Amino acid sequence: MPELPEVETIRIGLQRLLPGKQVKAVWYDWPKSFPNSNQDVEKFLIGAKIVLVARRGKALLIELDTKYTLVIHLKMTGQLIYVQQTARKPKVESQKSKAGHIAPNHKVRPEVVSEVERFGAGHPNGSLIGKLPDKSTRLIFDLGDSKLFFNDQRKFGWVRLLPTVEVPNIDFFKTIGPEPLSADFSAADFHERLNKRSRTNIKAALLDQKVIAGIGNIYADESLWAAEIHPAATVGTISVQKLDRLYEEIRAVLQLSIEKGGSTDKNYVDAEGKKGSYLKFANVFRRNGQPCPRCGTTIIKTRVAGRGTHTCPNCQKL
DNA sequence: CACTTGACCTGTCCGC
DNA sequence: TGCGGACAGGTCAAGT
Repeated sequence: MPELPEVETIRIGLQRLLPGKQVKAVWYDWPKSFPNSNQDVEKFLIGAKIVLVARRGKALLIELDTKYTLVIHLKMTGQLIYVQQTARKPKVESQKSKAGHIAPNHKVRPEVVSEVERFGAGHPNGSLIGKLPDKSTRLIFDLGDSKLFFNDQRKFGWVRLLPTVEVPNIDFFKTIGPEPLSADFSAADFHERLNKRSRTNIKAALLDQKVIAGIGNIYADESLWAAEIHPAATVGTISVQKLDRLYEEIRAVLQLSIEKGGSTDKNYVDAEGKKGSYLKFANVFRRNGQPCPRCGTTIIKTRVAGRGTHTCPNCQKL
């Protein structure tokens, strides 16, 4: 689900809300979502204060004053939602677990103590979520006066507690490409990195986090449409001028989406449970059957690099 | 080595 | 209404 603009929107929200908060307790029920030893959790997480919330690619980094960092990847359906506690009568929730899905250290899901609707009320983008925890809640950080919920319907996402100095060495960060919005990232860098994938198609190359960090299916389709490049075009056959334009369009598309609070298709919400509005401004993504905003030709959906792909057959020729 | 496919999960939607 | 299959915003490991 979340790509760079969505993760950045969450980061901005959490950076405003979390620094200075102390982790009082942690609850979780799905070890793959949080594969840390109880010993490390006790020693380096419980009692730790949050110093800073950062982002690298599609991953969030919550730095603690114990020299440990929580690394979080939301994958397709992850959410990270902050809720201020309100005095409210706890309600007992029935506990049903499906066979085969009971983790060894499964704990009883806590009582419902929070609700998030009030964050959405009156907000132009509305709210997607109701009472928390819900059945997709995998992890809860108790911050005393507030809670941070990690929800993940499909269970692909993860949270890992690591020594801060080890973070750059984990597989996910070892080979990750540059930040597309960084001032250090030039069109020349972009060309050089694409040259290493010159025989594959441009969409697969953009989705490859080693080439450039943070682009996913939505922004790959949007930036290729903006640069008038066919997603299935072989990288090596695309002109330098076109690649320069793609470089500019990637940055423009990502920047605009951050300004709009990201894209909400199904699950995505920001740190306060609010939807993003970028998809209202999207030109091709999920717009198959509608006219291309540039030429009026009907947008089509095909499959490129194993992913649903939206193109204008007139503007984006192979 | 470069590249593609399947696996990880749950939920939803569509056709029969 | 039920059931099977395809599909969904991401990344790995395993395969060719």
